[in-house]
Amino acid sequence: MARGTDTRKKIMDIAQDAVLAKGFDATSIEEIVATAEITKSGFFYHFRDKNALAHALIERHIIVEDALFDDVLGRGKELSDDPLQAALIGLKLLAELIEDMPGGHPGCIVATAVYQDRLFDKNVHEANRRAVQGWRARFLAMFEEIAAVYPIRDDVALAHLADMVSAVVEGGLLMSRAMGDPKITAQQVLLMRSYVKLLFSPTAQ
Amino acid sequence: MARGTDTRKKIMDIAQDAVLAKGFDATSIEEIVATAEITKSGFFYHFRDKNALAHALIERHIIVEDALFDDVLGRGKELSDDPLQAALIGLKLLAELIEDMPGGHPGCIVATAVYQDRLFDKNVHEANRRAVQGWRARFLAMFEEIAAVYPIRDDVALAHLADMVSAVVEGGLLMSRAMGDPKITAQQVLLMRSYVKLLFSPTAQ
DNA sequence: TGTACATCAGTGAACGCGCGTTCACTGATGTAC
DNA sequence: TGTACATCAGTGAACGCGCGTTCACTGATGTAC
Repeated sequence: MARGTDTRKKIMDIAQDAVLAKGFDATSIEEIVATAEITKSGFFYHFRDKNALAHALIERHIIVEDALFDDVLGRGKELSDDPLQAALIGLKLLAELIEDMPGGHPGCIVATAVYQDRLFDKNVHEANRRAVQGWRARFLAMFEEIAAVYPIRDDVALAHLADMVSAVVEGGLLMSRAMGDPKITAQQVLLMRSYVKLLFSPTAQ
Repeated sequence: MARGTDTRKKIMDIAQDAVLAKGFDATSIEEIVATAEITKSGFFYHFRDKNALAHALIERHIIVEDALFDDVLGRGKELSDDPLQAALIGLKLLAELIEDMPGGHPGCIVATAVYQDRLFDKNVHEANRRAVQGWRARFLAMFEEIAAVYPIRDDVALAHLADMVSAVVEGGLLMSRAMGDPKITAQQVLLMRSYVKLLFSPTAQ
């Protein structure tokens, strides 16, 4: 596109891979620019400092992930008019999507940032909060649509249930990494789906 | 106790607080020894290098957490002979324990290590795997006892269900930190409990 | 009980290197008139 | 259409500091005889 835009994107792509693999502190600007084949000063033309890179990565991550969720839950709604069925299809598709990623889902930029508080300034923390809050709002809306039609079979808050989708995905990614088993995250999403099914199905079977 | 033992413990306590707050890379030996009021060389008398500190922290964390789980699930078994009821009580107690921690649960050392792969050598990674595998074995045994008595109401693998307990706790801790809301982890454990209840209760109600 | 030696639990100073950041400069592209 | 200037997308060299690690040494405690 516009001149220079590709270099910025290149830096972010390389940085994202490295950050997911090793964490933020362990990813040096020197190593990023070496891979990108520019000089260190070139990096600082595109990002004021390392913090600005973190912020940009999180911001982009939120957008990409939102599009992914929109896609998967949207397809669920296309395939069924019933809000419960649509959600169950959406969660199934999400599990398949995660499972089909080559080498497993690479992990979550938000998670790496959450577990490395320092370095980051208020902007980064705020972006993190917005990301998690966005997930909550999205899944809360989904569960409210279901609850408007089906009675709930246990006394649980829909907001907590919405958080559980994110928690299960993030927890699954962490366990995948710890165990070196890329299948765990998808398995966990399917268990979440099973819970939703039992919780709202009139005759759970 | 023995001379020197308290200094080693002091180093580990200070380091653990700092690591949970900021991550491993961001926690410098200089800062640890300043708080512990010893010199840097004093640190290197107790730990060969920074990696040895990481290993020791994880090893200790596993022991402490195992004791905690033993306690909570053991009390569940004391309070009910029925394996399902015992598990439900145990999960409730776990949620309460997490909720009652001042300022919320501080987080999980294993998680910080998982998200910062570099720095750490094979020993640390191996310790991490052992930790996660230990949780899996523990909860798998719990669910197998239940499944021996109660039919399961959905087609899910007990091993995945066992992993879900860990995933929900780790995911909950992550969301707690991201949102600055210490209550989230306990809420998520209670949702896990609700799922177990629905999954095994003959007449879910 | 006293002496000799060994181990424990550190001290203090130095080193070297990687890393983030700065700053003056530069060729290529775009824009005004 | 040509010229003057501005902006874009970087380069190259230097700096300084924090951080992990090493090494020679030391006083206090424990152990053998």
